Amino acid sequence: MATKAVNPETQRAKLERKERAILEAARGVFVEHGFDGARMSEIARRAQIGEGTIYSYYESKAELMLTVLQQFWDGLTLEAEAVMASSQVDGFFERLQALAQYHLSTVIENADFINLTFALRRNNSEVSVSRDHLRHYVAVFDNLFRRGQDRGEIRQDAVLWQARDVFYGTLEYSARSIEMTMDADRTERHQGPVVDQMISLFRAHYGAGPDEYGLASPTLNNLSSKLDRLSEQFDALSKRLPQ
Amino acid sequence: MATKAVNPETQRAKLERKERAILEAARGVFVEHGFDGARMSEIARRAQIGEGTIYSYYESKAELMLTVLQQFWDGLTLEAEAVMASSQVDGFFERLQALAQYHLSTVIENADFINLTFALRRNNSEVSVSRDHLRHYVAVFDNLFRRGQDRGEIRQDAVLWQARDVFYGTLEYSARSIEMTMDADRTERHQGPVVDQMISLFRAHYGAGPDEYGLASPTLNNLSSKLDRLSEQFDALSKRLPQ
DNA sequence: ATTCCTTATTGAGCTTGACTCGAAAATGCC
DNA sequence: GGCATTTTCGAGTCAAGCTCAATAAGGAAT
Repeated sequence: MATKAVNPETQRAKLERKERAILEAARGVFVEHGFDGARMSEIARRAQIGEGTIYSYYESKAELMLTVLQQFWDGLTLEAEAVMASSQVDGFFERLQALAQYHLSTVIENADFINLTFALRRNNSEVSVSRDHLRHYVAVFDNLFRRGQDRGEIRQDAVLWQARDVFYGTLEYSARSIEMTMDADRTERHQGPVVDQMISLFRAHYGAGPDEYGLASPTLNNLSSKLDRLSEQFDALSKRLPQ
Repeated sequence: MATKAVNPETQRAKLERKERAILEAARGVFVEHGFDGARMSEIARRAQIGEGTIYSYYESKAELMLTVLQQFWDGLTLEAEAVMASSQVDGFFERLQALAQYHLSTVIENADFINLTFALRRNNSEVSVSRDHLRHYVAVFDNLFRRGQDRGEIRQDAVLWQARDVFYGTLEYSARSIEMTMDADRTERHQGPVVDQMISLFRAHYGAGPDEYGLASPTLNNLSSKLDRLSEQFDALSKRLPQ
């Protein structure tokens, strides 16, 4: 009876452990060799199971890759949320900078997975990372942006999805350019300037930015950033005061 | 002797015609089925040649795809240059809008090829679209931007590659979002607004305008709200100070 | 403990598709 | 026409994803 009560647990645990072993092996092999370069036999060998066993857990190589990708995006989301949670400062632009920094380095680091996420659906139209996983990831930005709007740090009439496109689009393209070192001019491209210009662009356009007629106002931007800094100083000061 | 003089011509022409037939067939099959889904046998059938013959023109399936991709990017470049040449107006922002419009619709139309361009290098590390082809394409933007700077239509201190990243990055990301219709909110996303906001963003951030005199109300409202918040912070702080 | 049933695992083989290669056809040259 | 070179071909090879019949393991009932 004791075994009867315990076994279902251990049995499930055993299956889960095996599934984790497969996923871990798959992740490694996919990272090392890419999708096409990855051999199911090697994944099986690393997971220390028979090759056929994989197919009782996953329909196909593509579905296995899909699961790895979804796990990957979920991990990214958690990390991004952690970055937001652990952010020392509270200002919108400082947090945005932290997010941009994290996203850019992540995208550069994991360019394979990023590309595969969008390339897979071409190869296998049935298999693609669910919209929900991607949406969950960009929700980190969305929440930050909405909060900035609520606090009046950015324009009320700013359109969320437009800002999102600029943010993630620019960072991804920059990442690709950096990784390609594709610049014709000799300009060295590092992560720092990319993030800096992203923030400055957001300050200009969504913060104390332009009017609807497209008149840029560096003067006002300067004023705005000075105010931001002042505000941070106040925050810092108030934290040091005794209750 | 007449044949001797003519044959080299017709012979080369014959080979070139065959090569074009292969490429045309390949393009069609790749577009219809993607890279992995494409069958060399079908390409051979459509080009009306033996399957082995393809391999006397191209090393491998990947190299064939690569050639198709390079042809594709060259075509894009020519079309983009044509759009610039035929543009009725001469202003920087009008031309930029035309380019953005063209690029966005092209990217949406040919999302497969765009993705494959960057996905291929993962699968086959030796084969990737040469940087030159991509650089040649983005040069259309680069030239436009530099010309705008020369004419004083945009800021002199604007950094070209930053602007390029924002332009192409945002448009590509928007294209993907549009094609995914991934927006959580019900917002319909069409091409028009995307291009419009792109232009407005460029006007604001890169436009060389008489900013000091064009104080827009949103800008002032934003500054005002920041001051309000600062004032609130000050009040809160002063209440906590020892009497 | 034995038996029986259900479920999990396995790897030899099937299938598919990219690619090779020896032969044959076409072309070039005299 | 006859020889040399080039081009074309498709049957055969090979590699890799996937299947499936056989086997093992796990658990319940007698």
